[in-house]
Amino acid sequence: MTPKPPTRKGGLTRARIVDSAFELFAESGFTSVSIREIAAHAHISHVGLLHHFGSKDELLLEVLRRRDSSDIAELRDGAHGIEVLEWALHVIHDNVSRPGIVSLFVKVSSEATDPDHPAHEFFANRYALLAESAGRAFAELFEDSPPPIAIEPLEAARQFIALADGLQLQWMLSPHRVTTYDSLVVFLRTLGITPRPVPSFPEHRLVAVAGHPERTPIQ
Amino acid sequence: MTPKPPTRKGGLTRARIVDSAFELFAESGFTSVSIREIAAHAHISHVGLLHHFGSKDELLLEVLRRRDSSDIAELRDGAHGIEVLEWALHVIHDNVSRPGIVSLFVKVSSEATDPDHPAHEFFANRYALLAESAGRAFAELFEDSPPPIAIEPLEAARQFIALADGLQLQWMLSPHRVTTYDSLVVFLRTLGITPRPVPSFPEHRLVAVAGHPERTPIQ
DNA sequence: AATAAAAAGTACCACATGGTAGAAAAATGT
DNA sequence: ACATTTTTCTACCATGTGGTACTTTTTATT
Repeated sequence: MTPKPPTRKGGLTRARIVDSAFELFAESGFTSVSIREIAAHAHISHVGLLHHFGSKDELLLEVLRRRDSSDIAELRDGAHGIEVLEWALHVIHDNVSRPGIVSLFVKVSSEATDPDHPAHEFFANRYALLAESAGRAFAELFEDSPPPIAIEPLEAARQFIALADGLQLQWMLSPHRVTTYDSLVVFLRTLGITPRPVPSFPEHRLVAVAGHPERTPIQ
Repeated sequence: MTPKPPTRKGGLTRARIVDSAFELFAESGFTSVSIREIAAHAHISHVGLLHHFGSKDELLLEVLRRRDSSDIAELRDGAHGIEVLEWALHVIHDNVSRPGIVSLFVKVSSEATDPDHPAHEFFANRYALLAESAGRAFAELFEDSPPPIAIEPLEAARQFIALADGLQLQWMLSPHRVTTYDSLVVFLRTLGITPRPVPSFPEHRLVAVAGHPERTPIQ
């Protein structure tokens, strides 16, 4: 099925292609980027690209899997209670210095709304997994200390995720006005949860963001 | 500048075009729909379309203005306090029977993240206006009865909007699992606000949704 | 060095894209 | 009835699209 098992040295080219695809998908979404652009960016011809990935769709899925799995893997390794939320906050906090990832997921997830979109199932599954994990986390936390106003754990989980998505959209539209991370912390406090603050790594600030010279990564 | 002032009878064709464009943009976003498709849907040639709207970009802006203004106009007419939030809930409640509108705004707003996108300013302004209005509403409400956990009105406003966006995205990905309206009511209760429930119009249920036969508008 | 496999390229294909030029048709005002 | 303006069309253009067929170059294995 997969045209290339990652043997030999070609795997290096594969990685270069995936990186390029990620960058361009993040800039302009899936539909409006051509495999030729991606190929050029990876210093290869567009059919050289198609040799490694049979189609544009396959390439997208590969990009999503690669970029998501490193983050989401920790979820499967049985994180509990507040750890899950703190992990999420950490990821979101770091996203400030990776607008590409935010852009990729914002743009492609909305395209993937269409049931025929190649990434539709990917995102449906992703949200299901996230909601489930966060839901269990809230359930645990609410047992120890119930929220000021009653709310179902799964409901809280969906709100938490929706909030993150919506804030990131607003942040991309006007980066200087929105602070996703801070907002999420406030939201959790409203539910009686006080997560440990994510340590601020200075190198996450003042990072020049490729392709977005006017976007300041400092929140 | 605008190639046609809405004089004479051609305004009828214009309307037909805008409707078609709306429908198709809602289905597949802006970038991946061609003016030829829109023109065909409006029973006109694609250059006939271009006679009324000088370019694809102009058409998009017209669609957005037309679809948003009817809803948002009430905002400008000085709505106060909880009225604003109840108006928002009403719109969102009705959106269940209009997946096209939700889809249009979800898809195009994420595309418009790109500063060069023809609708970038439109959405930036829209969110600014919404946040301001909702912010004033929360400010009023919090004066009468402060929220259980302290939160700035503008912060609450941004969260409210972000939540609505994020939930609608989730709803489009798996319609049967998410109930945007209910979630928002829960969120408001968390802030100590209890809006009057939106009356359920039976005709909003069981409406066949064009192009989404598997999507049930019943929440 | 020979060989098999993998990687990359050239040349193409059929089709879609937004937009322009210029003419024909229809509606409108007098 | 006539002249003018508005609407609509056909034909075309340069460019871009994802993908295929086939060939050449590179790489790794013996």
